[in-house]
Amino acid sequence: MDQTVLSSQVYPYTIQTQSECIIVNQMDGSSSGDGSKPVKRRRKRRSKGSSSATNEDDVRAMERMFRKRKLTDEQVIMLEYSFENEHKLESGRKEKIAGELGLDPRQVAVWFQNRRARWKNKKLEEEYAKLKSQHDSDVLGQCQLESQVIKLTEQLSEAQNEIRKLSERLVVQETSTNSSSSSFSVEANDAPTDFEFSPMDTINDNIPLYMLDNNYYLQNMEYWDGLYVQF
DNA sequence: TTGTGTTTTACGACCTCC
DNA sequence: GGAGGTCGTAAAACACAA
Repeated sequence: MDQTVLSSQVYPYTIQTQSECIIVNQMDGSSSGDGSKPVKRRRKRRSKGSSSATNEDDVRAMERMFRKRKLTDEQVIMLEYSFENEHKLESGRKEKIAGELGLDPRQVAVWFQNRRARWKNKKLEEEYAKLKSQHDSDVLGQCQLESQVIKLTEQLSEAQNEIRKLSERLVVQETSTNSSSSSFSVEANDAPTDFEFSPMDTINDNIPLYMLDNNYYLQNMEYWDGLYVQF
């Protein structure tokens, strides 16, 4: 499409100087189709730093803004096609694309800048989604492991209770059958400390009693947590 | 129709590289 | 120092719900 045609036919256009932006709805300032006065809006642009605008700068800015318009679908399609091939433009390539599309090289450069920014944002969003998915998966795995730990802890507790009951039953049996004939006595929660038995002594003549590291052991049993526990 | 949110075009400021 | 990049933002254009 011809640049002149575009510039003169696409409305509204804007004229922008260093310090302000004037938006004109009709190029010649005449009234719009509904009979209302041409709308002119002035908006102050934010000023950054200590830039001092010259008249030349203003003129160039006005010239650029004079051409401000939305690109046509065909132009956007061609620019997208170029962007697929290369995200950054060589100077010559920029001029070529601008010539082919009837655009200012500056417009092509700006379009590529903005397109790169959009592409970068999209990449970031994709990366975020990927990381979030991974994180959610990790959290789920952690929950499963924690519930497994709880289940195993309960099983361990039940097993310990079972062991305690069995050992208590055994101790009661031993004490009831041997209470009058032996000086050996065993009580739960009371570690034996002063036994006189020598190794290989027995309880009731059939349960061997061993001594190791100043601890007394029944066969396959160990004094543990105040009780004799069978292993 | 209008208010509101999103996208697009363009810019200024600043940074990096040659 | 200039060319060309990113970043943040303005403002028009657009989409859409109420």
